Amino acid sequence: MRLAELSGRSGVSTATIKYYLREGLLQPGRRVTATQAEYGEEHLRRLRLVRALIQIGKVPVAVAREVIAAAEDTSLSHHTRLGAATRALPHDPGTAEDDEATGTARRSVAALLEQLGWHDMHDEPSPALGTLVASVAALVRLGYPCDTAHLLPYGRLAAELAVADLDTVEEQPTADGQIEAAVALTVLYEPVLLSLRRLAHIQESARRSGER
Amino acid sequence: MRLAELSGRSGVSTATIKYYLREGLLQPGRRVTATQAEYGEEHLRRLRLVRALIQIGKVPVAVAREVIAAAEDTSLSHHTRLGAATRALPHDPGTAEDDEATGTARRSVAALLEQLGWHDMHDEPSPALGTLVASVAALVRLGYPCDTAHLLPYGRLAAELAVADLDTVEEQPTADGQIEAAVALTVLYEPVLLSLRRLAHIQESARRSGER
DNA sequence: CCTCATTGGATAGCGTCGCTATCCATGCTT
DNA sequence: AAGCATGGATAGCGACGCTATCCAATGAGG
Repeated sequence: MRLAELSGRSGVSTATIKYYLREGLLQPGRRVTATQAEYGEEHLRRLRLVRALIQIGKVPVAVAREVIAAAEDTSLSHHTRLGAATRALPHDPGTAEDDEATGTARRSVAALLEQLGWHDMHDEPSPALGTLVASVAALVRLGYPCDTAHLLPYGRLAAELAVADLDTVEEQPTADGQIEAAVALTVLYEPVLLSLRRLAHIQESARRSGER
Repeated sequence: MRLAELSGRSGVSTATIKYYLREGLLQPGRRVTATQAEYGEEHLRRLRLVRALIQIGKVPVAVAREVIAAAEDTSLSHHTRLGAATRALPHDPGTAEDDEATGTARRSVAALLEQLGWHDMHDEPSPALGTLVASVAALVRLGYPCDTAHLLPYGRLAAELAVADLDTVEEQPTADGQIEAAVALTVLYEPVLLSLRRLAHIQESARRSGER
């Protein structure tokens, strides 16, 4: 398969594919002459994954590169590789303010993790923790209730989701497939979850409005 | 309060506040002379909300303007206003492909809504529905299981979240407060939810890895 | 009253990001 | 032999979220 065919079958323009190659999101094709390269099914698959991460998952190109690199690093154990791949994902910490609200947020989150029984967050801490604290701090700053009691249902539901997600990952037969699935499902189910929540808001709001 | 004080108390530079004023995200201050304006506590509050939406919620400036406008349109009923404000929120539909995967996705989503008993989505359809279909289509295209059975737990959890969210909104005493709370909580709990899900993944992955 | 820094308003520019368009020598195809 | 596609390199574009500069009017200090 040459560039043009790869483009046709993926729906991605050749110019963009070249860009992805330049950025290291895609392995170069097998060079068959000095000026031509051959691409295989695995290139097509990776290209589709990259596209989905970037377009649906809104993952920045630079981050996608790191994720892909981590997913391919076969020097790590399966579990480590899985963690490395997902830890590389977005979740920018935002501006690191450190005001009163941030302190409150940090305490609420710590208590939450305690109550959920999530202890082993402390070695190799995930950037997700920073995002969580920053978001809670923003809510606190606006005066909205965001204490452990309010967060707990969210935490419990997240735990339920994680079980379902990892079940899906383990459906994949190969180790490489599981890594890729972990990345893809982590990222691509996010818009699914958020959309469903918004639809549920509309639904529940309509229900309450009709009830009265 | 003058611009400089508004800036100091919010932590937002005067240049950025002027930008927000220009963009209509913030009401102009009460003009006290030809060249000076006075800002009040409500300006400070709105500024903080806008900042949180943009920085934490990653809401584009143009969208934030629409949301604010909808939230302020007192010509609508409470329920309609609430819907209008949240419907204006991001959730870009992405590129509107219409291939085989999109068809499959559409069917899965329709069946899901049916099983959840969410019927009244069809008048005034939310953009969230488009995002949902596009995301499911991307998963299908990659060959991941994303049928109604896999989506259902997500839908049920979203419904639970919606109940908790609307309970929190109804804690607000005033109608205006409820609208603002709906917008703020819809947007600002999104990073909370996603962070918790990622932490839960790590937790559950560690649990399963240790079990063996 | 005079000075002078500050205010708000307008305009233009910057830095990042994700592409996209153009150019070019090579060499496959017919 | 002719012509066009390929892949590699480089430069540019359009959107976005600010940021820097300029300016006349003015309020505050001496």
